[in-house]
Amino acid sequence: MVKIVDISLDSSLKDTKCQTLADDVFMQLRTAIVKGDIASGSKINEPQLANSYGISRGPLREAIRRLEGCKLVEIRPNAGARVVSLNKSQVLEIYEIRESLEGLACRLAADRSTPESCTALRELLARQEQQMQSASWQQSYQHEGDVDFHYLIVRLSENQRLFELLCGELYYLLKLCRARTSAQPSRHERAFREHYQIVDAIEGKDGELAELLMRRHIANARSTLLSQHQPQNGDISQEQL
Amino acid sequence: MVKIVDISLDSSLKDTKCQTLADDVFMQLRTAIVKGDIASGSKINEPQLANSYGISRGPLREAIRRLEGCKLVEIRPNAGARVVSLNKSQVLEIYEIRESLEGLACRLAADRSTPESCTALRELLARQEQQMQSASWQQSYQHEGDVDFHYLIVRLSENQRLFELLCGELYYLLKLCRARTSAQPSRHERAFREHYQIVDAIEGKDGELAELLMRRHIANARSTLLSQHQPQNGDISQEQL
DNA sequence: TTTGGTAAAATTGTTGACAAATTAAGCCGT
DNA sequence: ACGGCTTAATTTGTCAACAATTTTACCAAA
Repeated sequence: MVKIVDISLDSSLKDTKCQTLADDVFMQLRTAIVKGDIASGSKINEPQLANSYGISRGPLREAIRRLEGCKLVEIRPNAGARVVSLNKSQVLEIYEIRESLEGLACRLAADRSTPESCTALRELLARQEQQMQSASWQQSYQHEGDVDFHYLIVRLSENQRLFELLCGELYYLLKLCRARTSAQPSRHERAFREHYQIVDAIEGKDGELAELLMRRHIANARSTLLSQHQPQNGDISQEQL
Repeated sequence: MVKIVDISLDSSLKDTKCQTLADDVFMQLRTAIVKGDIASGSKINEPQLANSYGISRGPLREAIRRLEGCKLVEIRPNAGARVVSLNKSQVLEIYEIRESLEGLACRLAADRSTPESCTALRELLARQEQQMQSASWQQSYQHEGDVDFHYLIVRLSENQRLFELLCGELYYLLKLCRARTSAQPSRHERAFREHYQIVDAIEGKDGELAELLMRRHIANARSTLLSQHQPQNGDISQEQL
């Protein structure tokens, strides 16, 4: 697999120092949640988890409070924390927000585009195309490529708070959803074409068009996700109410 | 002062149960921060604060972690937490996000408007006008009215996550800014006219127009805020870096 | 069998004490 | 007097034990 230098933007999020146990276990738990290793709606048992990670309950509770800040768990007083379980309408709400914010990010990225940033985008597209042409491309890779594309756009917006909001909070929620629902392979080629159009608009410094295309791109993704019914999660979210 | 029934939407945020010390002190600290009782950029001393609130450091640390989730404090490992201090460009970033999200909220509110919601909006406008006509209207009241208007719009969008994002996170950051910078009185009449136009668009179920007007309304507020230089905060934020 | 209450177990909330790291103070040499 | 080092004090991070609440298990009565 081709590894382009620092287009993978995870570094800016992953290098949160593991100096403190609370932050360390926070990241481990976040990974476990978005990967689906901890089921949606499942209760978080403090003594059990603390024992599992070999730490005390103090740092663990702080980690859980940080997860609550990312909206990945819900805490009820004297009843503990549960991993969030999103039903279809809640995912729709997130997509509405995402459509608006990534449209903004895309417009800003277009307004502030430079030859260097466009080169980085083109390289990412090339990498994406290469993945699609390879016979044994797995869905996870495609998803990673898609995520990287959106990460890069948001970073090129040069709005730090927007970056934190999308890449530090909303994207983890979407990862959580994606880990539960199966991807629709037919959408990949279409998504690639849309990415290509978006980069063209950014390179042309056409902010309005870039925003429009990104919004439509996300609206398309939402429609695809909406058309397929997710059997397992909708019910679980009802149970916990 | 006239008190209309439950147009004040704070209840949905304030009634977070004070059953646990951590949540209680979290809300107290949040109020103290946004009101300016704790200075921007100032360090948070755990033993001192814990003693001040008469609690132990455990719950206090959890409260601080929740404040970090709201982006009201910044925590650095082994160095403690500091109240955020936003310079002008950071406030601008927030306004960009706000313009996008409240535009979305306004469009949704228009699409889903009912006679009842429009009545509530009209009552709020009447209250606002009454405040403006009264001779001794103070800036704080006007700000409260303005905040209530935006709260109501966001709630009428019926997007729960959007509500939490704006009213549970971003608005507190803006309150923090407003507490530091002096309001510009000349803008109030203009803001009221803009509110009126927005309600008209919502009542007419014209989502596109409502979104446009709200975006312009916030862009105007941003321009006003941008034109006045804030003397004290810009430097403080430099110090802490 | 079901229902209700009671007691036991488990879990969450809270506390104070200890360890590690950072910051401040003091000292010495130049 | 100034800079750098050592040491002391403060502060943060972590832990284990205690208190309070909730959940579960159990038994008796209808």
